[in-house]
Amino acid sequence: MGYGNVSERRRQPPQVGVSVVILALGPSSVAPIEPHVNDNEETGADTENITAEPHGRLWMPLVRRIREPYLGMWALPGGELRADRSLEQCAYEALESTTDLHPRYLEQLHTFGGPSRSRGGLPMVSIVYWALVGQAETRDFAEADNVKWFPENALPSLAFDHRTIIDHALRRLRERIEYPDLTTRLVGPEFTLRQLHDVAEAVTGAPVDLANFRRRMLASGQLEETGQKVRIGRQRPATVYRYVPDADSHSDATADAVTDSTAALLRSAVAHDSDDSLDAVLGPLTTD
Amino acid sequence: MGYGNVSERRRQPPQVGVSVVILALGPSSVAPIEPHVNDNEETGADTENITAEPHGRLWMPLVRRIREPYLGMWALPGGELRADRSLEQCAYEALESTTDLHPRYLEQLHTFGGPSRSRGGLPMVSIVYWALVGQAETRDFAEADNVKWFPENALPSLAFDHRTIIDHALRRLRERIEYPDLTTRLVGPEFTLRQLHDVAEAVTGAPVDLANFRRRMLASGQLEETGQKVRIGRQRPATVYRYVPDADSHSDATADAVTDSTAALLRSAVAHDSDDSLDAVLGPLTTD
DNA sequence: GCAAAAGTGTTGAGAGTACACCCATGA
DNA sequence: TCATGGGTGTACTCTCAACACTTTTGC
Repeated sequence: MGYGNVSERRRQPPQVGVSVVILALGPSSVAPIEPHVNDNEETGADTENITAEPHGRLWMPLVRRIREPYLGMWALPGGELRADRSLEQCAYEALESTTDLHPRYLEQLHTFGGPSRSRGGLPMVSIVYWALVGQAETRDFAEADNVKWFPENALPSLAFDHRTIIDHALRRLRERIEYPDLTTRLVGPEFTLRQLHDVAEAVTGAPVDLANFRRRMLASGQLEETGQKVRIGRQRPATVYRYVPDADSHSDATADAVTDSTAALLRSAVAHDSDDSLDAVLGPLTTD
Repeated sequence: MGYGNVSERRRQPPQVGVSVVILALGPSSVAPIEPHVNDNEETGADTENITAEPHGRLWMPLVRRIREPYLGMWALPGGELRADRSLEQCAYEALESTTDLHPRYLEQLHTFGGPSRSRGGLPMVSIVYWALVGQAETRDFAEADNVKWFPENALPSLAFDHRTIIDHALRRLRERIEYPDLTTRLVGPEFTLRQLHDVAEAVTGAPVDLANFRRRMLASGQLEETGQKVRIGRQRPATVYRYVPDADSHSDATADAVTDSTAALLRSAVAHDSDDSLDAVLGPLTTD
């Protein structure tokens, strides 16, 4: 796609792309309770029925390649690196192009590069982000033209080394799912403890003791009661919580992560974010 | 420096550089015990006197910029991204150009980029690695032409946002210093528990209970007695250990890290590393 | 013996786990 | 009153920090 005459220059600058691993709970998971959550405090303790199908799975959207190499194969959503965007903004836009959802979490995962795929003659570097988005409605998972959602356990064969990258992201997610930080990003802004618990089990794929999970979450001090109750099945209504990050939570993961407040900033495309940790930049420097 | 006519193309590909934060213990730290460690098993339990000055600090080499912008200021060592090199190899070469030491640890830290420094008109992306090298001899810390070592607590003002990057790397190191993995990289291949302990204190800057530290290290199962003893002061000789990584240690940190075995590979410049995790690559992909 | 460093033992607090148990609710 | 999920109590283990203590060495 036209980067000038390649053979003209001995050391052609590598092309840089941004890719995103977008993760969400699949349609067979717990349903979000957003429908009845709104700002009016009309009934301090109202309850409402919703349905739930526990034990969902992680799904992710992939895009079909419309160019060589790997034409027709599935690949991670991505885009070019724009000069007037931060890396995060580029990742955000790649995410937007494949899903209508907004990421609740967006963090740089790793940068991949090297000579082993000089296929086109140009070296390639891909800066990969991973994102968590709220659970999509079932209809969102239906096939679109060139975008399709796949469950984590039934991925098609992927272009490039994207399978390796996805495994990388899944491993990262499972490492960090212990804390309410990430778990809450996969459900709606308000949730019951059982929903969180089901998310944790869906992500790890292993059973998690519910009682202890409850205590761990509550002990984190990052959950706050909304005052509402919700009835999932036909039984006793459950307390609804929301996630309240505490100030000093920046374990490198959250340092770079998109918080709810910065997400809005990111949406404005040409925003010039002043947050050091989000958009630190530097120049190249050679000693010779 | 000549990437063609910039105004010719609307979307100029960004330039990519590789920078390295190189960390080592300073000259005032414990001395390495390498001098008397060799392969001959002539004396199963010989001891030897060496000197030590505890409570060292972390030092790092910086290079003086010889170009605008920031001409004359200090900056992280770095280099351009070569098409025929993996990212790690590029980082390795940047490291070699500033120190004669070989990294015991080399891991990708973060990729920085964004519009806020479009100074030259070209957007810049820097893939930053951080490295731990064995303790250098005191003479290595003397000033060279354009390379100088600085203690972590007395850094000069730095070009670009390199100060932010260094803080990033230091934070990462302090997070992970709990485990023998990283601690052992900062000392020689063989060491006493007290040396490890002093390293831990130097890195964290806080006192660490020696007795508990000993137990934790030994409990890791990654330390192995060499059978030798060494006398640091004039007191009771201490057992010498070496680091033996266990097979299943890959907590993402070590997955990408340079192990002793791969370090040799890296040294051969044109080596085509086949390790997936070391040199995973992918192409750019746009849905439009 | 004394000082200094190597190395060990002991105790208690806190976190995490397994699992039994009670409570609220609709059928 | 029963089934089901919400929510609590409890006892056991494990880890880890604190710190007292013993051992080995040169002087």
